[in-house]
Amino acid sequence: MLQNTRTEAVLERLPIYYEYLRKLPSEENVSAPILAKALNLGEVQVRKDLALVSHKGKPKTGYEKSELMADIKNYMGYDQKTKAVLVGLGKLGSALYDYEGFQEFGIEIVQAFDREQTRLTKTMDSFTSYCITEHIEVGIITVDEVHAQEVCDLMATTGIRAIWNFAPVRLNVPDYIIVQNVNMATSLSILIKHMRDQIENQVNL
Amino acid sequence: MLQNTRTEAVLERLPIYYEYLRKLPSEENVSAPILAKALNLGEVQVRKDLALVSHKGKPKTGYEKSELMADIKNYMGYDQKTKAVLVGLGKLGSALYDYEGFQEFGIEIVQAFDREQTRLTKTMDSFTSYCITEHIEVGIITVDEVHAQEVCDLMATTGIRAIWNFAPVRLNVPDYIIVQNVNMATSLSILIKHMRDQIENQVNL
DNA sequence: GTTATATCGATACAGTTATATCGATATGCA
DNA sequence: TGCATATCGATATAACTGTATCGATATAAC
Repeated sequence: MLQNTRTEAVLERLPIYYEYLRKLPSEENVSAPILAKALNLGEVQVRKDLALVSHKGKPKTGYEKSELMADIKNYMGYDQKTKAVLVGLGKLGSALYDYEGFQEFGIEIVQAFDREQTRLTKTMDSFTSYCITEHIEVGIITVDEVHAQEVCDLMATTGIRAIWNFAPVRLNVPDYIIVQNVNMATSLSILIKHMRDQIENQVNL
Repeated sequence: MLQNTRTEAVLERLPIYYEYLRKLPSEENVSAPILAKALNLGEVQVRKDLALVSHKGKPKTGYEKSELMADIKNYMGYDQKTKAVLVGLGKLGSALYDYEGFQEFGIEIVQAFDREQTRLTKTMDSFTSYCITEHIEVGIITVDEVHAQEVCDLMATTGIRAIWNFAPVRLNVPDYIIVQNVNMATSLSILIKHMRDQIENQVNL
């Protein structure tokens, strides 16, 4: 019974469990303690996370691997296909456009756009009509910071509901669109800050 | 007085304040409420975050922009130069290697390595000695998941203390090395999950 | 079949993070 | 010069997240 209340942090971990299970060679059952140990997480935390998506765990044996995977897949929506478009086919854009890892999660970047037309891209003229007729739900912005808001505004005129933004700008969007900002430089800088703190703590023992 | 206790989440926001301030055209003073409004954060939260790095805020006027930037810069260590090496010059690796945004945070990817030698890369033979003599502190892994652990092990034999890992594997590292995993596919899948939840909630009004 | 035990599911507690509130104070304005 | 007020800095509260504990139970071992 009892619907576990969902917390944001769980969403970050469910994909980790899923990826781990997917790559697990054996078909044996898995349990919360096993996952916890393998992924360096708390045993109770893993159990609670799994309880959110499945109630098929059995004492002593845990979960059946394929069943658990199916439950995570279902909860996270990996079985629902999602179409994304990408704007800005520079180095980073190309890397994402070619990346094959999205497929496993039901995601496909179906088309790239840029100012110049190439073998791979369409130009922005056709952007709006393409997104509408193809029912695109996700937009990926990999243009420079000067053009990001402009592209974002254009996306807002289509059916796009989520934007994955790699330009280092805070975008203004209507309420019904959600934005996830990714900033490579600041991410790395945070890692480095942690590193320096750790080094400092070691010195002050 | 009173040293504010630091929380993990602050480290994620300080770079956001910094970037915002850096791009702000005017040299006028900034206050916590102004930053909060501009970045869509809580006013108290911003104030507490800023209190961690600076005590130069004045009632009614807030902080002097350049002074606040300097304090964040100092706290986060952007003025300390950090050298990083990158292994795996595929699409993603190249994109990162060419990216100019790191500079602002004192970070430089000084050398790329790959199996094949090119104009841009060295081969792995010279990896260890290079890292040691150049005092490299940060390693970036952009090889495929099959080779990631191998590269990681090699990094552990040098002075590298932090690893930024883009391969979809959990790396085994000694305690003194910290790892930050970045997984493009799962990140996007989480955004999409949020999107679907939001859509669902709108339907169930 | 009986017993021992690993794991589940649930509840209670602790730690972390975000928000609300309030007095103190530096500035702008009458 | 004195008053009104925006913002700071601090404390208190609430929300979220993670960890510890315990009884219940399905399986394995005897």
